[in-house]
Amino acid sequence: MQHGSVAEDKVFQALADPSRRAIFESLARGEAAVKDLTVRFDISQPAVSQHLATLKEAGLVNARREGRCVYYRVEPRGLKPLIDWIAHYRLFWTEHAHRLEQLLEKMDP
Amino acid sequence: MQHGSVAEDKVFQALADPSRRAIFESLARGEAAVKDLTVRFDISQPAVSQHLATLKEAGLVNARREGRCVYYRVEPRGLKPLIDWIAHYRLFWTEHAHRLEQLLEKMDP
DNA sequence: ACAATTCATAAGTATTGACTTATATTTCAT
DNA sequence: ATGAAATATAAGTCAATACTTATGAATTGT
Repeated sequence: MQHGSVAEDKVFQALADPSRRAIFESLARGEAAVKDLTVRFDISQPAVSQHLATLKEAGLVNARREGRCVYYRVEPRGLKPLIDWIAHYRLFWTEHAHRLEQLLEKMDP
Repeated sequence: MQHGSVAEDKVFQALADPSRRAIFESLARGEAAVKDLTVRFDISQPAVSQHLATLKEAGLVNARREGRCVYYRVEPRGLKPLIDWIAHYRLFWTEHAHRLEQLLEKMDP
């Protein structure tokens, strides 16, 4: 049986959690330190750190230390496994009246 | 705090499990009955049915009864929440040397 | 009617996972 | 040097989940 890659597994699992997706989306609007994210979300600082560790392990974010703060930012290449996985089912999008143009409209503003 | 939709949650969570992704991928290669999938994977029939129920609840597959068999097939529109979510981060793909062409190459063979 | 096939559901279990509080580590300010 | 600030890690808890076996329900063939 053909299984997906480990990277694929990690990305899917990391993005499965709504809190983690929210953190990722927050970082997508700009770099942020852990303390900033802790303020934005109603979870404890350790919870934020753990989510960030999971996202980092999945290759979705990077960390940059600056003094006492650690700034996290989105790693664009991290979404590649997800893009690749979806691209694998492109046939369904062209064969079922879900035109590629619909996607392009979103991907190329 | 801006949260994603319920559909988005369900799709991400449904695809987070490797076994469930494998079942989805199997169905992507063609319609199949539960018994077929039970043969293909090393899990019990109830486990397969439960995974299919989760995929169906997430809108990723459809079921069609024919006699004693229930044939499942991929519902192409089911991937829309995932596509939309990724499209939301298109900026990262254009701003960081991950050209749109790379995606198109995969999406439009 | 009866038995076999196919699938779903119920119930139980064991693991994973998302949080918490507590604490250690690093860095900066005074 | 001492203390405050920022983060990571450890340890524990509770809920979600991915399986199992057992059983019920629907369909078909004889």
